[in-house]
Amino acid sequence: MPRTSRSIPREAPLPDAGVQSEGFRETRKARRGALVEDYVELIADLIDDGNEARQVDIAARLGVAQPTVAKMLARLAVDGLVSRKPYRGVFLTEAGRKVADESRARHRVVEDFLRSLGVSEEVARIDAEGIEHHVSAETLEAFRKAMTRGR
Amino acid sequence: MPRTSRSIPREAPLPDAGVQSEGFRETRKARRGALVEDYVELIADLIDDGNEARQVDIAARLGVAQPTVAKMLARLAVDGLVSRKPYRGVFLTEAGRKVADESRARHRVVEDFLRSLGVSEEVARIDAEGIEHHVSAETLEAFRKAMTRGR
DNA sequence: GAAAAAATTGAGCCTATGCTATAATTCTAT
DNA sequence: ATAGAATTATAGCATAGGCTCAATTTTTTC
Repeated sequence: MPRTSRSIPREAPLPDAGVQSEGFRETRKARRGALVEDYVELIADLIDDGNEARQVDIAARLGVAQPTVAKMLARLAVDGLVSRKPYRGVFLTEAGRKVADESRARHRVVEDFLRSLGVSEEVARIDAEGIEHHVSAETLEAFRKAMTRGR
Repeated sequence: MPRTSRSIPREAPLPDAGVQSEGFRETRKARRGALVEDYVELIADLIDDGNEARQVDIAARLGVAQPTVAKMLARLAVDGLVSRKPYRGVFLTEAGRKVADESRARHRVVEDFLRSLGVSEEVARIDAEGIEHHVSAETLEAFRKAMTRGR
């Protein structure tokens, strides 16, 4: 198929293959870490809200089945991010708390930034959930500055 | 021991569980679609750049092994997004071209927007790669407007 | 036109993330 | 104190997306 006239043209040449593949590798890595961050962040939210972080609650909020949560918690425990007292709730370790805090800080900045651009509350919440895991320190700082300037 | 404050319906810093789980469901859906978009977008880039989109090229640029690409292309063909002429490269179907165009349009806006905030070229490229798949139409429009205003 | 190089295909394996169904355990209420 | 409800644990299955290794096919080169 020849170049279609209807297609959106690229405005820059393709990046060097080595550079591009490194970028994709980083993106895939971020995607793998995203779910872990979702769990840890949610557990922190539940605990800080004064509740136990039970498997059923986590499952209900993530929209997955409880055995799925059980399996992931086992992995998070192996990774040293949570500790579990059987039939009690889940708790964050020091490392887990650190991950949660960082993740939450990023999340808050991203969501606030979207809101500051006029994005509706509901959409900002959903988009921020996906975006936060792909925002580097540099971009996060740019978001912060943009909000300050806009004030 | 009674169930902690779970039964006490105080103010809710946490979103409603049903609302939150729906958000997570959407986010997971976006994550699943992200890889497909990466492939289709890259294939469009290669073709429009005047090259063949061969498995080896795609593999080199995505940073994965060639059989991994072969498997994914088989899936994309089943999904009706690409057609393959063995040893001749991969081509986009009408549907594939549509997905590629939309994906590229989003990608370009996101990357340009990050650049407009002062994010470095390299970081903007990597972050945009991850972010683009989680940007709704509403947020995309907000990005566009913000760039216009800033000009 | 045959040998070498390159590309594709296929088999088989692994891990991650989801599911259902069922068993075991703990909690709650009578 | 115990039956029933709630919660967690366990087993088994499925799909997606990675990998390596080896076989096949096409292209290139001499």
